[in-house]
Amino acid sequence: MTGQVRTVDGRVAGRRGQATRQKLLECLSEMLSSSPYRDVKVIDVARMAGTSPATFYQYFPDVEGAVLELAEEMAKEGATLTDLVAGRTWTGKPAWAAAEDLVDGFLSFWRKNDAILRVVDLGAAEGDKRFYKIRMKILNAVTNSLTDSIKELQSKGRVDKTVSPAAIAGSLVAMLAAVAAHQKGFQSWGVKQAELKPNLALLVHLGVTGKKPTK
Amino acid sequence: MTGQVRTVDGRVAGRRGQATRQKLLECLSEMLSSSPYRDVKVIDVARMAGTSPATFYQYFPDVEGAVLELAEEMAKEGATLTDLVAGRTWTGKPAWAAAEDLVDGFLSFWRKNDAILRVVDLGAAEGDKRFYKIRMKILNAVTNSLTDSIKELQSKGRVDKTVSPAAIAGSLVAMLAAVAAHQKGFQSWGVKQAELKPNLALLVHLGVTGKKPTK
DNA sequence: AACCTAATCTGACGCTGCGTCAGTTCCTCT
DNA sequence: AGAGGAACTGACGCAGCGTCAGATTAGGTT
Repeated sequence: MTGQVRTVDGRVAGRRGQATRQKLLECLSEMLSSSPYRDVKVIDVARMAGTSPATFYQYFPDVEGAVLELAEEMAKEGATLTDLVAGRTWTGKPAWAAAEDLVDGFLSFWRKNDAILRVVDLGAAEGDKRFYKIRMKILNAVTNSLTDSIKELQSKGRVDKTVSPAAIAGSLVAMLAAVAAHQKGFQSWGVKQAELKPNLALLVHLGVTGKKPTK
Repeated sequence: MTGQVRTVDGRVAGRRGQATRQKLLECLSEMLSSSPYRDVKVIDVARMAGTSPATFYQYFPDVEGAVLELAEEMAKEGATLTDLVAGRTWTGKPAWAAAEDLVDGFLSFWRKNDAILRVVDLGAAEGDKRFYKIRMKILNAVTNSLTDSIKELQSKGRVDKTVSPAAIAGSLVAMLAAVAAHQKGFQSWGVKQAELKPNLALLVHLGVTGKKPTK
């Protein structure tokens, strides 16, 4: 399915090649964590990986291309976010637990991948379809599942007919992503990590069910 | 208050200087709208402004410095966002109107300034205090006002004691900012601009008051 | 009008990073 | 061991960076 890893000039990469490629990606990731995206240079990544710039270009067209690769990797791993919402019950006490777990999983996923995610966010906001698609891939699992849950509640008459499940779900997920991206910001605002979570869960619960949670 | 505009080497800029400086900022803004932040070069901005790179460096230390200037300008204008929330009533029908107006104002402000805002967002997420401060400046007016409203409802017993007004307000504002930044994204998701607004308003209302709106 | 001075602009330079290519080194298989 | 493909890199021409010394301009003065 994945198709073999190929060099820029189309050759199939072998064991050694894969290794350097991977090392380059790791170094890029580290670089992204420590310096502004605008300042990440091919030459720095290559130096950090103990190789030459020319080698970098053997595996990636440019920094952006490598970032996309990194993002793709992350998106695959991000598929596990589905577990946070799949098959959850959105009524009564289980709903509160579902909201809490969703928030928790989301925030920690974001914290773990914040460097790449903010680049993906930027790319998507700038209208780059490739980044946009990746962002979708990550958020879609959660959004779709939430959308379905809301639709179901709606069909049972527990949620107002006028709301658009997709809009609500999308907005809630966007909220989670935004708060996650600026977690540090909240802290210096006087909001502690610990009190952030339950309040986010509350908002999620309110959004999905339209009601206050029973804890 | 503002202190005169100064060149990089500390001289006070006169009429002509101000004009070119302004023109450079305009061209930068246009550039930011049309190409990825990473690809915006001093030389391009200078060319577009019909001047030389050296002139650019007379007024700004680098691209980032100029972007900060642009952002500062925008933040000043963004102070008008306060009007969207100041002195609003968050009970009954007026609450729904307040939520609607807030969403509406927020989205259009963001749409108007999307290019600079996404760079500010990036800078803030990367931990750059200067960008972070500007982001704060814009969001604070709204957040603080919302926080106060929630506190007030809380003191009247209309909102649960356990919620943290600051956390809720901050999250809601983050949501608005995030949705605004990815407005186009929502459309290709199958959510129309027109149905996005009332649903966002609903979420804001739910978050602030804890109750469904009476329209 | 001719002149002066401070403000403003720019050509030119050395430097760093980009992206490519031809040639070298390394590995693997026979 | 040696053939051949995989992997790496030195070197190059080009583009953008940031600086400086010197040219140009505006606008006031005599």
